[in-house]
Amino acid sequence: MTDIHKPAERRRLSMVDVAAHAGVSVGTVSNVLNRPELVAERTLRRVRASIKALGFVPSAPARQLRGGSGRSVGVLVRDIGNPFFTEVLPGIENRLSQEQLLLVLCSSGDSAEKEAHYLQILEQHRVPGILITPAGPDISHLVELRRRGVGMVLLDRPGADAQLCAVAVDNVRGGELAGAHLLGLGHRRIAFLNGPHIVRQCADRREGLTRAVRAAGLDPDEVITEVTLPALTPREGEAALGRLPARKGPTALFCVNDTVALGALRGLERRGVRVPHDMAVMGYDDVEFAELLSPSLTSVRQPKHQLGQAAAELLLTDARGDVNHWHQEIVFQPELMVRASTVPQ
Amino acid sequence: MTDIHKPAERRRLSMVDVAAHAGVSVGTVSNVLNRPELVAERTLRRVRASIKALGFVPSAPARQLRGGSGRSVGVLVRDIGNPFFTEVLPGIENRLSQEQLLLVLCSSGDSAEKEAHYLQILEQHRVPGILITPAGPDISHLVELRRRGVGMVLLDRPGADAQLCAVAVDNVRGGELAGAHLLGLGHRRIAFLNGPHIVRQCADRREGLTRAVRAAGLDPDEVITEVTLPALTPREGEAALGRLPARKGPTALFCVNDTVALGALRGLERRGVRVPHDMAVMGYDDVEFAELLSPSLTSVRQPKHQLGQAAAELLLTDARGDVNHWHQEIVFQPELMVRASTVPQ
DNA sequence: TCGTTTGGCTGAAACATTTCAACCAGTAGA
DNA sequence: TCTACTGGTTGAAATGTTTCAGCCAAACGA
Repeated sequence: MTDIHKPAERRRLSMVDVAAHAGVSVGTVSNVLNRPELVAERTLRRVRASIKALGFVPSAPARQLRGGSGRSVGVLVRDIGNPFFTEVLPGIENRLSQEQLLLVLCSSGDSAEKEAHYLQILEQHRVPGILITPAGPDISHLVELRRRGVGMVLLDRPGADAQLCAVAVDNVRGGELAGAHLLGLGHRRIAFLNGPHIVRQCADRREGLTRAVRAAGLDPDEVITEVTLPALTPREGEAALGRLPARKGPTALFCVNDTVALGALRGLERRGVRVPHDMAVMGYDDVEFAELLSPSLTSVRQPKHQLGQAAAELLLTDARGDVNHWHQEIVFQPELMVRASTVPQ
Repeated sequence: MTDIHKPAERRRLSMVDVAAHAGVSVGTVSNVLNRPELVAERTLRRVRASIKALGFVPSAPARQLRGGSGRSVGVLVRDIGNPFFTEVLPGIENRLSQEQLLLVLCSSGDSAEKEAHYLQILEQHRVPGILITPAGPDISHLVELRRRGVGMVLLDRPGADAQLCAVAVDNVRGGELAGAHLLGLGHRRIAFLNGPHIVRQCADRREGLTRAVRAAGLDPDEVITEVTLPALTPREGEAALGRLPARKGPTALFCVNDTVALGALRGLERRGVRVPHDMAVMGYDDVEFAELLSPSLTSVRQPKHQLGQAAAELLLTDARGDVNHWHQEIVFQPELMVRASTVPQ
């Protein structure tokens, strides 16, 4: 039985075929591909012609086998669906593509198991580095992985005692900016729609808000009413309105992110509360649509593109494994974006 | 000169080391990893212990070298920044992770060169398949690539004479739904804020709108005023308002996507036009925040998650290279989401 | 006691590259 | 004429797996 009926299963071309076609050794073909300056002009042309004629495509796996670590880095996020990550992604891609590196995208869905599984596969692939927003608070397995030679950078999370490189945005400062803005507008009763404090970002933003109040010479306990939401969704943002103190109610709402602010805005509109006249509202993150809501939403901008770019940059140096590079933490400064939801236009 | 000062550069472990440690041959180690049922219980335990003790991680490149095509598929989109793609991505990831496949994400930025470059790299990596939204109208290079054995599925684009597999959403039907909805509400002068007709989606949606008008027994030329925008951004959406006919102006606005609708809504608010009382507005895509605008935006939903999932599914069968599988085009039906921007609540 | 079978394991070939020592034919210098 | 280079090329080793034919010892049947 011949295999005529399976023409698709013919062996893929290798450098041997090219070498034979061009009447030259495989070593030379390799040189044409990787160090053309070592090859005579005539030979160069001939070999290149053969490559083109045969439609030869070199095998990345074989290259990598010989040459050590590969040319694709892992990006392991908690949830691809989260707009925050998708807005960080372009920055990463941008920097990586400059270095001819491929981006392998993995989503842990906040499951430590799935995260571990992906890390294992990435290590098997001998990626030079991994950019990760860990699912859980424990990062010892990441430190271990780094010790084994895989570059590792934490994304949007502090570097935990500087055991790892990290990029993050200063959330305390962000909270401070928001607080100062609202206080500056004369608000003296501020509700903070926050997530649970075990989430680092939430705790930090609260801390910043508190500082701003103190800096204004006021008592945080009197000024701030914190409402803790079970989830940071629009629905919860709207529901939280019902839990605000009835008398001596707040005149301003600071939401821990824009998604929550969205729900709050909607809820206020339904109740006929006018924003910002009766209630000022602000969010955090400055996601793409914040500016486009009506009223447009005052928010604290996180430089997401730069965040991604810097993370990729850091990963590159970490993966290169310079001896004098130990660990580094890049902290970005957030920026206040004042819009119609706090300041009447 | 010894290399004591470079402990990090020690050779990576291979199966040889494991074999030596366990006092067994490499073949057996391989069997432990891939066909444990062939190995005696005792040996199995011993080898596994060695693997753990040494911290051995098998090399994916070496495996692939021997075994043919790899375990990561390419996803090549026009622009990672586009919310449409980021909302399709989870569906793809979801399906791929079930098959233990890695997702390599590439963004062509609408450049044919960059697209070609990425395709080349992906082919070098011997990916079993590629999911792509091509940058240009010509897809002959993709057909060629498929002929060489790389699975290929077009995303959000018809399969061009069925030369390739494709998944898409029925845009004509979507336009029809939108038109019927507005006509049903009694609108007889509809402005269509559209993109250029060379973009397939734009032409199709217009076609659908026209059909709806005809179906209602009306003259499309009288009912529809089409305004062509140079770019599908909120800014242009707002600017387009200035180009609407002054007298006998439209009573409804159909925007070719939600981003444009956003700009239109904002512009109308600035002019004091009340939505939907003075002007009904609807968008297309039903992106995440459409529901959360005020007023919430009526839109035509594209099943993005399913789109991604189906695309991945199709890619899997295409990559498997079943002989009896030729080409297939999956077309999803859009769904009308009626909200406050067209129907007073 | 002598084949025969069988479960386990081994050793080597194959996969497609890169890299490097060695080689070869000229050319230049002594 | 001999030696020393030099630019170009070669051939083979090395990389870490998988797979497969073959081998060995133990069990089994007669």
